[in-house]
Amino acid sequence: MARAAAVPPTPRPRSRKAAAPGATAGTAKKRPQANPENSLKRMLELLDLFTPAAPVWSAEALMRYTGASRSTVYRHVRALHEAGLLRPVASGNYIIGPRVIELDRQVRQTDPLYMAGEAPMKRLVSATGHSALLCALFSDSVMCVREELAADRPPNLFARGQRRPLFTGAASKIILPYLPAHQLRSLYAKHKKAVAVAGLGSDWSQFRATLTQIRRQGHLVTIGEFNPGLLGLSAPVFNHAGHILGSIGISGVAAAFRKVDMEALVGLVTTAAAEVTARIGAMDSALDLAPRAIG
Amino acid sequence: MARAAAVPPTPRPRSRKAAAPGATAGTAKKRPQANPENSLKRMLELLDLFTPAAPVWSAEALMRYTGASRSTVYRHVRALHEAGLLRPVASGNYIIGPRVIELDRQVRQTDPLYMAGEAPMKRLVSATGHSALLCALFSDSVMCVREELAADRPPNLFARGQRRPLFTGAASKIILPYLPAHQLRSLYAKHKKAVAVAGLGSDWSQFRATLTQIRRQGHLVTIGEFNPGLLGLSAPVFNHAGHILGSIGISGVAAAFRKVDMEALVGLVTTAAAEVTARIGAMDSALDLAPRAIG
DNA sequence: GCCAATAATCTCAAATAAAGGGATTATTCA
DNA sequence: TGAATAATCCCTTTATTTGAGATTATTGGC
Repeated sequence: MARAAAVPPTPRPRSRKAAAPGATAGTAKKRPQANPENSLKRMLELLDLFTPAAPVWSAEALMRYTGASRSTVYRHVRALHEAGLLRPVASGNYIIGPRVIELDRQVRQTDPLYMAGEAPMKRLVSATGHSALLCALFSDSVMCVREELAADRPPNLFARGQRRPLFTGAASKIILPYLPAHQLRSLYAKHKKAVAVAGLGSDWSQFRATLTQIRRQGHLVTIGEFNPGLLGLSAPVFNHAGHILGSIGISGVAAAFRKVDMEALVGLVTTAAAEVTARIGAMDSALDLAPRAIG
Repeated sequence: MARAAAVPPTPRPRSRKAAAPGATAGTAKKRPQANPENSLKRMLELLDLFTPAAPVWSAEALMRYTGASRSTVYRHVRALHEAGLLRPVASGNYIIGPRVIELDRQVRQTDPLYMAGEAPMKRLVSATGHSALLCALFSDSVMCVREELAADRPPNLFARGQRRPLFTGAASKIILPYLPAHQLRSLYAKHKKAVAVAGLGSDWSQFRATLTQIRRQGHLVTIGEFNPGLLGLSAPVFNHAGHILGSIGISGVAAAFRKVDMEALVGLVTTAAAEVTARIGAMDSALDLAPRAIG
């Protein structure tokens, strides 16, 4: 497991100290420029530095990387530590803390989408013999929020807690045609290239045409878009108001899917999707996931 | 699922507005007293309001409950939302967000204690036929961080993400005798009553004597201290430096444990504990869980 | 597709609390 | 016990949070 210091998960533009371009440094040393962002955000951004690739950070490393002072880093780290979100390990290092485990349990006990998925997913697994995945739209990406594994699952399935781009794989692609137009337009502007690479169209009208076709089908099958040889079959899940929330589907080794069975599998998956949608719609309206949240 | 507003999970003393005692109110209305706590802490404390009993909070309810202004609450909520820690649901309500699921996955992939537990726990389950639990000390309580369930598990086992007081149940009690003296003393001062109720002694010297005896045994069996009819058998887990980290054990319906088997089970559990300790000791020293963190 | 109701953001002055730098105090390990 | 390292404290300067109300989005009902 890699120690953090040297290899930050993603380059960080802002740096209070280091920002000054060499020549003019020296005099304008302290507080080079007022930072309009708030300290809450800065503190929470520390959490984002703890990634699977760099799960261990020392206070020193955080100082170097963020450019904040010793006092500031220790203050932020202490706040996160007191909240249980960070956990000190040996010699001044920190990792993600146990409060996360507790919060995750709460998600499993109370999240409407997660709960609505339980019964339909279990039925899906026993009816199809394949593993079921429940995915949710999450800020320009798709996150797997629940998995019900079949006996013969392959080892590299899309797993709970993983995120994927919105343009690759059945679980993602089936969501696109149901996004509100304005969101789709801004997504396309941001990810034009990814859309083309994903084979969804090389210009806006092609993209729209592809999505219309997907929408007409109501489900989607992809093979090997993430893991070679894995097949995914997904259908969309909506909230009470008919807004897209995510998708439900099955996945497994492509060779294990017989062509003649596909039609039946499509029926089972779309039925499961309808069930999840219905179960969410039947919940306390305060829990109905808000479309406002998306994007 | 209960909407939050009315029933806060735990009464909150501080309230900027409401604090002023009726009579003298009116004039000293705004900012009755400077609040020495920092805003980072205040923001993170919002997270603690989201409990299984009250998983849904509206901005209005947060305002009423914390006494903070509309602007402040919305600012804090927005920061938490942008970090993915909160998720908006219908009509101005919020629940715990999906980032937690992602962070939990990271814990499962990188946490030293969690990872060290895998193999020994699986061996324990197959050797004993009972479910295995791995627990960690977490600020005056014990949290279950990993569970490996046996086929015949009862439904109400101590589960991943749950916390319990430090004085009840085998998984907790076995930790006590290994705590550093100063911490034990402060714990006793704080929880004198709980210690007595738990049958650990009605004064300090009795308490110490009980702990010494537990330590001499090196393991602990309890029956029905949390869930009637459930038996727990636990042994302590240490870090490289020999400081206590938590415990590992098995649990199940008491009737399923035959008295003649207990000696063998004790051996298997203490062996598993030694294995976890060894595996943690063998890790990159930066990951060795720091005793400084505890308490 | 319009309008009322509600949610969320913005504006701005006042004042609190964050930031730095350096010294100081814990803790750890030899 | 003592050197080395980690974490906190102190204190002044400012930047930033805060609160109250107005304003602007967004939603849901006709």
